[in-house]
Amino acid sequence: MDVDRYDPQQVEAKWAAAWEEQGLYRADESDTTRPRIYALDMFPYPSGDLHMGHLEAFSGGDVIPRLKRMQGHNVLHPIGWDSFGLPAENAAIKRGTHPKTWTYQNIDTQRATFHRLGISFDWSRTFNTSDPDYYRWTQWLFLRFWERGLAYRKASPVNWCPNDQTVLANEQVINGHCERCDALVEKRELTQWFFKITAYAQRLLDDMAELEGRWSDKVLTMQRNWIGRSTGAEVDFTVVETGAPVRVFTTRPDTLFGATFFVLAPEHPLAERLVAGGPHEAAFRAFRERVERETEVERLSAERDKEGVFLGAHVVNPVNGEHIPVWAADYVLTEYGTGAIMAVPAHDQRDFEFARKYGLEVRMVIQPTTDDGTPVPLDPESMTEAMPGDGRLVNSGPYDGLPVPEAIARITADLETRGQGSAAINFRLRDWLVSRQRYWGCPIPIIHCPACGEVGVPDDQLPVLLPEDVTDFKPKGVSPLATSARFVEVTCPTCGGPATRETDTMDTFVDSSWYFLRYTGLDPDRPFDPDRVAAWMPVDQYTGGIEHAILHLLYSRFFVKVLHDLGMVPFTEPFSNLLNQGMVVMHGAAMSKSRGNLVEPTAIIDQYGADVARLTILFAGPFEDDVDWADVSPEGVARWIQRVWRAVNTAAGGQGAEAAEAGSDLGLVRLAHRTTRDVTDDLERFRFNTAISKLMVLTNGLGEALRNGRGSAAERRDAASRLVLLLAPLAPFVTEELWRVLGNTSSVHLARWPDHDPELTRAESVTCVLQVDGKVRDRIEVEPEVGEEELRSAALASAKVQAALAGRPVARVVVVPPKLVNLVTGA
RNA sequence: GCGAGCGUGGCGGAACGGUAGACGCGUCGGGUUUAGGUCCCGGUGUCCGCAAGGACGUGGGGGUUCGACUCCCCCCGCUCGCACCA
Repeated sequence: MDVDRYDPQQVEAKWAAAWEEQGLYRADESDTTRPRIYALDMFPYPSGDLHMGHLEAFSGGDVIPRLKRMQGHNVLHPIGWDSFGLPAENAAIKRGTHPKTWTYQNIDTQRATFHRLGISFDWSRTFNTSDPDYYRWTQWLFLRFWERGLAYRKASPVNWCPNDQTVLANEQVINGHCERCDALVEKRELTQWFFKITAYAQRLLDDMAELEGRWSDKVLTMQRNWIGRSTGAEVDFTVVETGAPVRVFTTRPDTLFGATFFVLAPEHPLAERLVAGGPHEAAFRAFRERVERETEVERLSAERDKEGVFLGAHVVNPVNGEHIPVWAADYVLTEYGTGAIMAVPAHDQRDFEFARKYGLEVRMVIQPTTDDGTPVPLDPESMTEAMPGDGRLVNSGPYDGLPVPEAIARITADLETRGQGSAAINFRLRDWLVSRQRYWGCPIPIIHCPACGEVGVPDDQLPVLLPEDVTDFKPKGVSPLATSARFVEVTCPTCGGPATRETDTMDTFVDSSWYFLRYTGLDPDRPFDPDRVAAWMPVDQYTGGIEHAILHLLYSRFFVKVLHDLGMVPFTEPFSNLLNQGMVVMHGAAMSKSRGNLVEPTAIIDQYGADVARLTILFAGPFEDDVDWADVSPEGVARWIQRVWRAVNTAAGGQGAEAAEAGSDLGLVRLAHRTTRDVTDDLERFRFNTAISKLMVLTNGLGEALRNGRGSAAERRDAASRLVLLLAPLAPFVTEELWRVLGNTSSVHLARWPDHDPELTRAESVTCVLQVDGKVRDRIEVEPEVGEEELRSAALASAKVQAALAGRPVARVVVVPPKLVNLVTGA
């Protein structure tokens, strides 16, 4: 091996093969003494080769397991593939192949790139969610949910992607567009399978307390908003004309006396009944049809005018017996609350806009005040916007004068006493729609029997395999599975009569909601071994993109809570700590083939090697920040790795042209120890960019000592060893090779992480800043343990300080040994 | 509109309330080399100055402090998330 020039290609290939052969990174199930760490990266979808986002995520995700292994932990760091999904079908349609072919080819490609990158995976427990050995257990879990009523089928208006010809979960609709293909999503009334995640809304919210500080505030806030808990009251109104009750949900029961009209969602069943056969029927019908034709985006656009029609009916306000008109309007949503509201235009902006447009009464029931609390006269006519804030009640009969919070409590209690309402909590979260009309997914293990109804496929008949005889994967709105008679036509497991199989497949987010449990051991007889799960879970460090903030991360939390209730796992949260890497973009835009700005990790590896590829992306900036590849160059770290190579080789063997050793160099020793302390600290806090910069400083310091003939042979070797060990989690290949250069025979990745001597982390001397009135006027070198008095007199002795003082008396002296003296003059 | 975050050299970015700009890119100068590249050394926030030195400087304005990139208030700009949720 050339000591002047490091050749990554040859070295990396050698070690990648050796590590794999030795199973170097396997978790040890038999060892019960070492503390266990479960480090997990969000598994990839095999859409091609790994992209730059993967390079960043997996490079960062590999640091902690490598560090912890060296610190003596028993580490589980697994990998697999989230391999069901739509792109496989689209590729199959385009190429005329089977989705499976495309998927498994891509998995092979990605696996090879992972090996080249040298990520420390335990390859003995890898799997794909599209393997029958895996999806059998996805089906098994579905049946456990179904038995408990947590998986159910119902007809409801659902999100329909006209391009992909399948339904979508609410979480997969982004601003009214399909998450996958960006097509405008439509609403359709369909019978679909749901998971009852709403039953866990409160617990999903409550348990976030234990994730506080361990997950980013951003993700926690997003989940909190998505679950969207509101407290208030449900209040029963009565239709004057028919006597029928109609319920509303409100967060402001204190404003009940300000309700001047009543609004139903256009789809509310009562609306249809109220207008039937009357003079308003035609207008209402026309209105509703127009609303239904609108896409989600149009309807939800906040800028556009609210529209509605009067239904010719009235309701009785339960608090004051007033009759108020009933309207249907597009700003009231059928899915939220009860699909009906009491409108209080004076104190709700939406109601206000609607009232102004249609000339409806605005009545103030909260006393407005000036900034200093002085009441101002009520003047609803001149209002230009609603007044949603706090205050005391007016125009509210017996409740006048009460502050808002108290009024809410009192009015709610009184409604309850009279049987006209009750305190209520509402969530924005909807049940999770899990069925898909597509081929490449996990079949739902249900049989529809004309005599017995829905029947679960018995456990011993799992897995329900995807039919192999399906050839047309084009989306047609009905699952392609329905085209296989052999798949569909079955006998009922309960009565033996003719029956049909469910042909929808599951959302792929079901597959990924429990995969982390399966990695604890590929149990042939169960989804997972509870003892092993208890030993490894929850995941100590979960690394992945923030784009899953509410999809995968919410669903997985829900799954684990259900499994906890089923007695299958002893914990209620799957991921103790979450780390989200930023995005990798190019000139500010997402990288993509169509934009032509794609940079592929394999291209970087070909040119510079895997170590440099990993270091480059981690050095580019804080791990959680976005990286613009246009701003990044691997040249700097490539040069640095060459410097590391030469310095360690020289320190190890004395080869090379550098000067011979001289006496002891305490400065080098101290630098090595300080770097040990700081890099350990940085890595544990995921500050990879600053860890790398400190390792560069150590490399430069060692190189200088070698060139200038400073330091004993032992000191140089120690500094070189530390450099190699500290760099090992970031650049596994070159460090493995250098570890041998230093005379070791076993892997650096199983070597003990270095300690530092606190005594030796002290600097030899410190620069002390001398300030006059906060401005730096001089700098002096002092010993780290210099005394306060000594500093004070040194400062006053400085000619530059005296010049700056210009004879003015010193009123105060601030001394911060050993770093700073500030002389404050009067005034 | 609501919520969160961020504004530091030509660029990516460093800075427990205590030397602003670590480290790297780029660039300029020098050395090695037949040359190019590599490698090595040095300079590189702005302005004034031959220099010594000085003034200014972390989006803008105010405040707290002996001392503010850092803490507080207001404003401007950008990014992300949610967005008619009653």
